[in-house]
Amino acid sequence: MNIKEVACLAGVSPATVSRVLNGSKNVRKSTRRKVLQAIEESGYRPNQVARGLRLRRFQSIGLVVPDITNEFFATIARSIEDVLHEHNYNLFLCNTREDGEEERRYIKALLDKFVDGIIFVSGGFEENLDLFQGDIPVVAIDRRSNLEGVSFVTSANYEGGYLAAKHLIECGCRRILMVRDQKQVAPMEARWAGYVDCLKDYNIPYDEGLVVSIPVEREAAREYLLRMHSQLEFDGIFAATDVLAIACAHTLLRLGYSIPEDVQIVGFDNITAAEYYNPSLTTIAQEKEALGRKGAELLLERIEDPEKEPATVVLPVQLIQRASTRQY
Amino acid sequence: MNIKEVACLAGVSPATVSRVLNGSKNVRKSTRRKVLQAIEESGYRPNQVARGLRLRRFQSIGLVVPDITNEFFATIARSIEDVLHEHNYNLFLCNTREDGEEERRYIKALLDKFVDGIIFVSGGFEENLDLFQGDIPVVAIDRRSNLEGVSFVTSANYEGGYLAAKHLIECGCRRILMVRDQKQVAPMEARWAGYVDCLKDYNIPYDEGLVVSIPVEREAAREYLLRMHSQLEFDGIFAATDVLAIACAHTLLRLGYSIPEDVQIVGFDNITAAEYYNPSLTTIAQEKEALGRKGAELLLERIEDPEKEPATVVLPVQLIQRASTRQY
DNA sequence: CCCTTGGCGGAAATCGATTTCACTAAAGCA
DNA sequence: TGCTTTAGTGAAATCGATTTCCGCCAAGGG
Repeated sequence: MNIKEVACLAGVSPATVSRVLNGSKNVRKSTRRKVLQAIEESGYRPNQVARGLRLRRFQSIGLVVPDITNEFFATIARSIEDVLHEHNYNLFLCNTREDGEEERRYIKALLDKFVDGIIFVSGGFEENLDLFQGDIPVVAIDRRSNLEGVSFVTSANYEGGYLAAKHLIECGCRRILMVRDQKQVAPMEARWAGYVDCLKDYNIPYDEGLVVSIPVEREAAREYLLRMHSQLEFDGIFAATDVLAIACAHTLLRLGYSIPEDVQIVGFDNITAAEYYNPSLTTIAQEKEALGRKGAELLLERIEDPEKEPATVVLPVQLIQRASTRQY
Repeated sequence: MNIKEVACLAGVSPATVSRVLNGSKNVRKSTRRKVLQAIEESGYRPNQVARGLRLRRFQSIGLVVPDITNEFFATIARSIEDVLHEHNYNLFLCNTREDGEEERRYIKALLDKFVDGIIFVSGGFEENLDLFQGDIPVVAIDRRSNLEGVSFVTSANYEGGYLAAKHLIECGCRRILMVRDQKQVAPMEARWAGYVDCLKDYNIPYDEGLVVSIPVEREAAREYLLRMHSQLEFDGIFAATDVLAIACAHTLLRLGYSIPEDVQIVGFDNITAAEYYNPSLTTIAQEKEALGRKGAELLLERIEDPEKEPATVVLPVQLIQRASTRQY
């Protein structure tokens, strides 16, 4: 069933049907009624591909994430999808597996399909920036990009790092191991910087040997601690993500450490596993839902009004105190 | 840059460019070279929307899941996406939040956008079946549908339920609480049936009071156990998903139970949290990656060859023994 | 040498919706 | 009444790629 058949059924031209469909006011009431009835009767639904071709927008956006099975990214994806769905947009999911080449392929495919905008929650961004000639609005979430014309939503990572270190110090820690992502992406650097500055403020010497840079993978954390725990002297761990924190806790428990008696741990993100882990994990909570939601809103605003300036939004973080640190 | 401009550049007609693009053999080698060079120089990429309109397929499929933040669904989504990406398809993500109405809206939107196929990992399916007039291939993963013409991939849920109960019994349990989803979806019924039959085979009386049907939510499990644990007499729990298992374990530990000394627990799915939980969780592992991968492959096969009969695939499950049950 | 065959490639129709342009009829104004 | 607006509508162009149909030309057969 296409627009021409509906037009026939209603005894008008396709142009008029289109006008009714798109709410043009230059249609007589009686005509509109006829057309609406024809649509109703025929169950006609406009072909979005044809519409997309003509209008050069396809009511859909692309989401690029490194790993959808990571709860942090999945939560962002879900909240983005919520907003889009409310506005009748659809979402292309692109899971790059942190691979820059794949990311490139994905971006091209998205542009070929005329997405109306793209949301990045991903690294490897800089190298692929040439693909955008400012054609479409882009929003980066979590990881900053220094691109002109890209909106940006992130959490207060520096404050989070500071808060984590401060809490551990106030709980009595003096030698705090920081387990961080080896990638020098902005959020990671900021968390680390917050940690460093906090130590400084509390007159605790900064020991470079206590900063561990590894891939954000359970295995990497486990392997590292198994190898190094006896040579390191530490009474607290600030892990830059909850995934790392739980892997650390898991490994230490197996090694016979007690948490929080021997080692106190603070994570970052507040994934659900943090609450359900045993002992439950003290962590810095990001507003994950808000990250996605805000990102989607910024994108849609710029799609509807291309004149709109790109914005930067920084969302607050919050210390969630649980059983992996001592009450104080 | 469109096909006409490329044609100009190469000094041929758009038809010829199209022929080169689509590998038609009726093109002279020299002409082909000219065209390829023009494409190269101009950086031309075909507009997939226009192509989609003409060919009535859009090189993209829709994925309908209840909740992408659930690791089980996320893993399936990722493996589907992997396969699609290899075949140059894109994926529309539809997160229904288990809402049948939303599911309906999503299906319509997908059909309007001319997806080439749909993969369901979702309930609320039956009521929405009228939307498919056999237009496009559909694959259901995990939850069975009795639709004609729908391929189907699932795990051996009955065997899994049996295996879980058997393991608990062999570890000494005699009163096994089964915590299951209140929804009567097929995988859930099968796990329950396996549990029942196993009890029967071991001559353990089936006590209906030991089967708890609740929503698959952490809070529901917690709330139930807090309220009922003192009135129930049980030495083992078979939770129909790891999420429920962990919520149960968490609650029992808080209540002062020891695991596995007082209560042994077996979950289902083998999500990563199962391994990292403390105590680590014995569980029935599903081949999550394979579920998605196989589903995607079945779908693509039927897209490329619509004559192909829909297939049913049942993947094996496996007991993963960890610390929440006693070694035997 | 003429005719057939088939390779090659262009013109034009097509997919389905939107939109411009032009035209009619009715309404407003003098 | 006569002239100008303006509301309402349809015909046709358009978006960009594919494909059918057709014609041209060269090679091969009689």
